[in-house]
Amino acid sequence: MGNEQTNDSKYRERVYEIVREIPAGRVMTYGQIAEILGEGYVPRTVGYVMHAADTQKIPWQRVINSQGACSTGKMTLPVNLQQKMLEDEGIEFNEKGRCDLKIYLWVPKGFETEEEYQPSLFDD
DNA sequence: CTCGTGACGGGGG
DNA sequence: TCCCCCGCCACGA
Repeated sequence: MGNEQTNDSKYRERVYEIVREIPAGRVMTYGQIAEILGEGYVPRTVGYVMHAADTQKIPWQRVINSQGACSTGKMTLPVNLQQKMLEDEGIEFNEKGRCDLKIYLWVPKGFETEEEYQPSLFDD
């Protein structure tokens, strides 16, 4: 049991664990993940962790910012790649590069906020 | 040890 | 609605 080994990566692993549970056609925000993990997790660090994510095994594209847009901008990856991948999953983006979180935001089981649920939000 | 950076978020004008 | 500023914490030099 004391086999603690360098579980520092455990910090990142908790983030990845949640990201892997996001189904296709849905998205989560950095702030939402940080709030679920709590304990020192903040949007900033969640974004930093995603930066180091293994794009080969993690659906990184399903994590966007609270504005419903991709924060990737122009990194090492081709521009619009993240948005393009999400559109391929059925998510629609407007001309501003933003999608409707009220429709696509994924909430893990057990973290629903029914009390904060406001039908009026669907008012066009 | 300190300093700067960064896939962010929220508030104010 | 957009633009700007500040805070937040992990991590490398």
